[in-house]
Parts: sequence; structure tokens; C-alpha cells
Amino acid sequence: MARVAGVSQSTVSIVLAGKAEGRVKPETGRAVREAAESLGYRPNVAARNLRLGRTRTVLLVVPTLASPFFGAVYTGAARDAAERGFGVVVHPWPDDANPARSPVDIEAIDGVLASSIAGGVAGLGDVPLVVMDSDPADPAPAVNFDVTGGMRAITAHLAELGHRRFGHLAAAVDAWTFRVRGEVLAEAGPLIRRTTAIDVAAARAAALDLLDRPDRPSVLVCDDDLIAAGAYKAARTLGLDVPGDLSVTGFDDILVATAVEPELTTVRLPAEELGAQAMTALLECLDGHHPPGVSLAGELIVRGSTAPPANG
Amino acid sequence: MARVAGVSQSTVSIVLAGKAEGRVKPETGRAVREAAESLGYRPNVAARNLRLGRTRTVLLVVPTLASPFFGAVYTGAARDAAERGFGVVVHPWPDDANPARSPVDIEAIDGVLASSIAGGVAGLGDVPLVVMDSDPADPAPAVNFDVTGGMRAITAHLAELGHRRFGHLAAAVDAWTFRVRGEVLAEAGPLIRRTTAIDVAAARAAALDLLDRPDRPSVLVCDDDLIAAGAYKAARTLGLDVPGDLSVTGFDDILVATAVEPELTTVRLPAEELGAQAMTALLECLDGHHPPGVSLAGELIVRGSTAPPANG
DNA sequence: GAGTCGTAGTCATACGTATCACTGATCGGC
DNA sequence: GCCGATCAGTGATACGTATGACTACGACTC
Repeated sequence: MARVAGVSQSTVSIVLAGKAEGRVKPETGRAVREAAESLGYRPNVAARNLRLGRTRTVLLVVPTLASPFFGAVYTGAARDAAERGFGVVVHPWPDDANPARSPVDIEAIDGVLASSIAGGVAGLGDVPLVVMDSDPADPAPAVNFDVTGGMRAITAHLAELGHRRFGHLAAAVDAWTFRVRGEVLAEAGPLIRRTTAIDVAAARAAALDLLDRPDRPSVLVCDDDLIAAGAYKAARTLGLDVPGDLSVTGFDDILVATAVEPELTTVRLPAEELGAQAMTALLECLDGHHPPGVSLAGELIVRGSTAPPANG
Repeated sequence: MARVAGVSQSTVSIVLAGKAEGRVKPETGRAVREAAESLGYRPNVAARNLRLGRTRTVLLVVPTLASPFFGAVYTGAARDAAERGFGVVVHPWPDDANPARSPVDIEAIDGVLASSIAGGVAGLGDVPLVVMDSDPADPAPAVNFDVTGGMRAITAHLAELGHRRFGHLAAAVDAWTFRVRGEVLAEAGPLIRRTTAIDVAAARAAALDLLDRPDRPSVLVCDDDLIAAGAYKAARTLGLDVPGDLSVTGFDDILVATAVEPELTTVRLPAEELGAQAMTALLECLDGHHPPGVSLAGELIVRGSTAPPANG
């Protein structure tokens, strides 16, 4: 390669690293790039990584990718990273994973972007870390959704419609984002609550539990759109019309929200934006800065699943 | 590290690479591993990659990760790869991506696993390649679903119920898997067809087109579960009951299939299995073998969206 | 004309691993 | 007691890059 261009290997390195400014004559630089192009030459990544001790790769830790939500987080993060020449390796961290076993080559990673919903990011050593959906008490830099605001928008909407007493289908996941939902809802008024896995069938069973009683609530507030889909099924089982006899709200605005009938009133969380902002923050950390925490607003999307309660 | 263990760097390398058999005394090996453990030492990946000229990393090319289907493919592939000490980097290839621009460091990749639905895998150079959902005429080793069998199961089920004339909501994607669906359906009997994007709203519009006519079909066969969700909405708009007035079938059995009401009759495609088998085949290729093509059977799942036609 | 400075590029080296060729030591066989 | 063989481990080297130190050369200053 260097021979073809008629220069030394050093010069090739300088030019292709984009550091030619003021150190290499423009025409020499051009000759190098042309030679590289014609030979299809690309610098060896492994050698570069070895020399620099950095890999321009960050790790994304999420509970699973078999969820369009985290797929969107990945998409946003990867786009943002690519713009700065970074790659993203994703590490799904299912509930049943053994946290002690880290199948990831931490040595090959410059930083970590973790969803707090994922089990553990402990034991990853001392790499720069940005957390998504994290407890604000967490010392690590964080990029969060304004879950409080989103939940308040829901309760305000429901109060305006005339609902006074809420049923809450809470996700049985120990994460800050779900705790906040519960707290905001509890502030808003009296409620009855049931926890459930984030799963249509489980949510249906939990919803039946809440609905099949004399004092049943006029609305089911669900921690997740999938749970809301389960609530729909429970309503149908009991012969309740949504939203005539029962209002339902979700959270996230995933695909399912518009696939069901009636379409779901929910809060849209900008998942791609979350990934992108979190990646931006992480890359700031890698540059030695200390980016401020970010809070992304959700947006209440009123669709057909909410209406005034039947009994006024 | 070598100093702590009291041996040379060579020996450390041999032990930690797992090649100690017959070359290093068991107790020496144990001492090395203990020293590594206590120091938290892990071999440098970049140096290993440089030395070996391989990275133990493969690239997965899919159209998007914001779909649980490809998320599942990833999950299966990653699990299978991890068992053999390989990592997976995923490269979403959206329709609007510029195929000429390959943002991936091909130099850092040992092989490629590509969904034929993804735009282009051309220009990736001469790396080993396994294709999923590929045209059987494609020379590359392939791992496919038995789409033909799945589609025949659907037509057989519908014929048995008494349906004679099909409406087909076809995905407007130029890929083998969708072409086959169309061909099998055309063999099965007379049909009217409309293409649509794989999107609830677009599918609803296409379905309205098929249904709002005097000779409307008694069943809508959809290339994808999401399209079926759109068909549901069209039916509701027209006041048609599913499955009383109109049967609907999907394909894939994604989450949406059980979130809608009535739950969808569809063909379950083992997406994780696809990813895993394809990865197995790719790793075979990397070992210099030529694995045979694989065809994975789908399974007809009869749920509540199909019934005999109204007019008998 | 000697000294200084800037420009354009080269040289040598180090990153941490895997592996080939090699060395001592121990041992069995005759 | 000497030879060959086996065992257990070491030494030296190369992978391809980035970079600090260095050189060659001309221009400019006084």
C-alpha cells in the first residue's frame, strides 16, 4: 500500500486518520487516498485498537431485543454513535441471565449504555457508564423519561373525564420507571392495584381480578401497552365495552397500541430519542466531560380507549 | 501477570487459550488461572484479533430491529454464537439506507448472516455468508422457512372451512418469502389481491379496497400479522364481524397476533430457531465446511379469526 | 554566510498476543 | 554410562497501526 502510493507507512497512517492538516502536502494526501481506493485498502481495525487502546465501540445493555421498544432505543443509539464513528454492540440481559457471568469482552468496549431495567451492570469494571431510566439517586449520568409528567398527563385526562377511582395494573418489575408510575398514580387519588408480568395473558388474569368485584374501577391504568391489551381481553371476557363501560390507558405507545380496537390512549415515549441522547451523553463522558442528566418528555396520545365513566 | 504466576508470557497465553493439554503441567495451569483470577486479568482482545487475523465476531444484517421478529432472530443467533465463543454485531439495513455506504468495519468481521429481506449484502467483500429467507436459486448457503408448507396449511384449513375464493393482502416487499406466499395462494384457487406496506394503517386502506365491493371475498389471507391487524380495522369500519362475516389469517405469529380480538389464526415461524440454525451454518462455513441448506417448518396456529363463510 | 525557523515527510518503536523453534531436565533401554 | 525420546516451559518474532523524535531541505533574518 505505502509502496504503491510512493510514501511511507507513517504518511499513509497520518492521511487516512485525517490528521494530514498542515503535516502532509494536499497532493500527497490525494495520492494516498487514490492508492487506497484503487487497492481497496482499509486500515486494520484490530491493529488500530491495539495501538490506541480504544475500540470506538460501546456496549448497549437492555433486557431483550425481542421488544420493539428496545429495538427503537438501539436504533437511536446506533444512529447517533455512527455519526461519530462509533459502533454499538448490544447485550440483551434477560431476567434469567447469570449476572456473575459476563459474556462480553469488556476489554473490547469503550463505554456502556445500560437500561436500568436490565438486571445488572455491576461487575463491568470501571468503564464510563450512562444509565437510562435510572433512579435519580443513582450517581451515574442518566438519561430518563419524564415518567412523572407522563403519568400526571394521564391522571389529569382521566380526572377531566370524570374518573375518580383508578384501577392500576402495575408491572412486576423492580425498576425506577415503574415505581414512579405507581407513586404518581397514588397521589392522584384512591386506587386498587394488582401487579402483573408484562404479558397479555398474565395481564388479562390480573385485570379480571380487579374487574370481577362489586366496586370495580371505571378505568384501568396500565404500566405498559401490552398490559393494556390484556385488560381489553378481560373486559371482553366480562362483557364490558371499552371505553363505554371501562376506560383503559397504556404507556409507551408501541405498535400494539394502534393494532388493537379501540386504539389505545397512552403516553408516547420517544424511545429512539432516548437511545440517541443517552449515546450523546456517553460519548461526552468518553471525551472526559460530565454531561448533565437529561429528562425526555412523553406525550399523551388520546385515542379511543378512554371516555367518561358510565355511571357519570 | 506472567511475573505473578511465576511463568513466561508464552505459558500464560497457552493456558488461557485452553491449549494446555499435554503442554503444560496441570498444577502450572492452575497457578496461571488463579493468578489471572486474582488480578482480574483478561487477555486483550485487540491484540488477539491482530495476531490471529480473526475476530470471532459475525455481522447480522436485518432490515430493522424495531420489529420483534428480527429481535428474535438476533436472540437465537446471538445465543448460538455465544456458545461457540463468537459475538454478534447487528447492522440494521433500512430501506432508505445507501447500499454503497457500508458503515461496518468489514475488516473486523469473520462472516455475515443476512436476511434477504434486507436491502443489500453486496459489496461486503469475500467474507463467508449465510442467507436467511433466501431464494433457493441463490448460491450462498441458506437457512429458510418452509413458507410453502406454511401457506399450504393455511389454504387447506380455509378450504376445509368452506372458503372458495381468497382475498390476498400481499406485502409490497420484493423478497423471496413474500413471492412464495403469493404463488402458493394462487395455486390454491381464485383470488383477488392488493399489495400493502407492512403497517396497520396502510393495510387497513388496502383491505378496505378489497372488501368494499360487491364480490368481496369471504377471507383475507395476509402476508404478515400486522397486515392482518389492519384487515381487522377495515372489517370493523365496514361493520363486518370477524370471523362471522369475514375470516382473516396472518403470518409469523408475532406478539400482535394474541393482542388483538379475536386472536389471530396464523402460522408460527420459529424466528429464534432461524437465527440459531443460520448461525450454526455460518460457523460451519468458517470452519471450512459446506453445510447443507436448512428448511424450518412453520406451524399452523388456529385461533379465533377463522370460521366457515357466512353464505355457507 | 551562519543561524533560525517552518515544511514535508520518514524512522523506530510499542501496543499484547499466539506460535514456531528451541532448551533443560528427566527417564527408559541396552 | 550414553543415546534418544518425551515432557514442560521459554525466547523471539510478527501481526498493522499511531506517534514522538528525527532529518532533509529550503526560505528568511541579521
